[in-house]
Amino acid sequence: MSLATDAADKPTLYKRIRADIEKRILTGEWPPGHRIPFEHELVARYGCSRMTVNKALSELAQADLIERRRRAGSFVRRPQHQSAVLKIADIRAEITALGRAYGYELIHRKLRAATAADRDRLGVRKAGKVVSITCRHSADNVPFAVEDRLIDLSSVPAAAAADFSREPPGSWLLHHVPWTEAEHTISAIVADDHTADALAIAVGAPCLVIDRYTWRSARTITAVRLLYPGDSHRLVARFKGG
Amino acid sequence: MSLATDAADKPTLYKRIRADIEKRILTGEWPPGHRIPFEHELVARYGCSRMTVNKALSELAQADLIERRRRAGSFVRRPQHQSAVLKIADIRAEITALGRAYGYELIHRKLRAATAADRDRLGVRKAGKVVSITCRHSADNVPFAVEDRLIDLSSVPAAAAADFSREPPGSWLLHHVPWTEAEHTISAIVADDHTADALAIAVGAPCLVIDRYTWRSARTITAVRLLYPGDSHRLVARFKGG
DNA sequence: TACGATTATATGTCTAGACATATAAGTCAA
DNA sequence: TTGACTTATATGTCTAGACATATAATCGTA
Repeated sequence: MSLATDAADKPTLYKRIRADIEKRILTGEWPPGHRIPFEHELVARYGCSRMTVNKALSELAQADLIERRRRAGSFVRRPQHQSAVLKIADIRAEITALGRAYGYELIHRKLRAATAADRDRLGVRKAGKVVSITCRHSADNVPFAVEDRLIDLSSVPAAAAADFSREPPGSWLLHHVPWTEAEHTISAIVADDHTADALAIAVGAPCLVIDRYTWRSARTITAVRLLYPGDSHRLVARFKGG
Repeated sequence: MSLATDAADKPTLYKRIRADIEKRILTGEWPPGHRIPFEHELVARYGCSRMTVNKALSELAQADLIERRRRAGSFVRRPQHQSAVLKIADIRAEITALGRAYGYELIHRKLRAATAADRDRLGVRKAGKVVSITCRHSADNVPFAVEDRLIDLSSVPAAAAADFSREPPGSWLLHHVPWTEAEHTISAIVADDHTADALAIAVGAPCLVIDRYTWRSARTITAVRLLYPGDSHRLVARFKGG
């Protein structure tokens, strides 16, 4: 085996190949649509086996940086501004990461038969029992977010017995429900009397709303609405270019 | 080679292995923290070579479904609710996808030397020229979003000569700047006089704000603020469980 | 008991082949 | 010119090995 290019291979070879190609795409040397070298050409350039360059190219394809077409070759993909990774952190983690004291307070908890509104919100047709929870998260004793949650007990029966007076329902679910899918909807509203009171802000002040709907294998688990003061809270989504 | 499990391998073997494991994680059969079989055990179970199961496990690790630790094994990771893929679609695409007529209108365009505020917004220190653009996107002639953008001409000199009267600056940049990274910040505000007028909404109505800052290889390209009527517009982020 | 050295082992990377398969490109007939 | 057929080729997947390396577990010593 030989190193056809430059320096010593501190990282592994396939990572270096991947980084080399990534760099050329990033700098624009290889613009969108450009055909990158065939595998056998890269094999010759780096003096390695095909499996090694294949691993590098496969990862680039998985990251949507390139597109691979049989018989045709591999091509640089057009950048997709529209896709970004949004980090909706666990609230406790978010607050402690800011170096502030996390506070949690259960405001309301009720177990009831699902109303029509509940079923609509959870996206289920059958009647069943639900737990409705309202709570507040605070940072250094200042209200940070209010949470209004509905848990489908037919999916998570254990939630009926759970004590949410000290542990937030979000973290409880994280520890008791195996793996989930979720959909987030972000919107803006102005605070009504009730919201303003809960968040200690003025009526008419802007609020950022995150509605999260969570399910597992087509089974509804929970629906939650998080309300943040809109002028102080910000969601940051960083687009990864690979 | 043999098939130790069930049916014929319509998809490829490593995909089947990956899907099998993914399923057990999803259903909760293998909860977070659970050690999944060692590579050599999977090799025995599926009757294939180690590289094949390694490929399956590597992809699961890349998708953050499992964590691999040398000498210890591979473990099911805790679900990460906080990470979601936010689709911030190109506005034109978003509107046409809704089956509505896309409209674009340039409100203001000015080429100027960067002011202190401009440099602050773009995150650059050196003085230089910028293009400032204000424009409006509409759906079926109803205001959909107003865009306020700053382009750094030292990074994108061609933008000085670009005509943004018909083509939105976002799509122009997409076609002229090779590959970019971006950071999005989402917040909520209430409409002031100016905003209310531009979006044809009431003063004090909620607005969703997306601030996008774009760069390439540590070079600033553009900063843009998009304002949407908060009660009608929604950002949807779907969390993929693998 | 606590700590440092040794060992066993699962993963990480890599090779030099192989056959499968989709498809771009060329060929030939209607 | 057009359509159907053939061929060449780049990628997709897979094998049966190999050595490297981080580290959990064990063992030995202070």
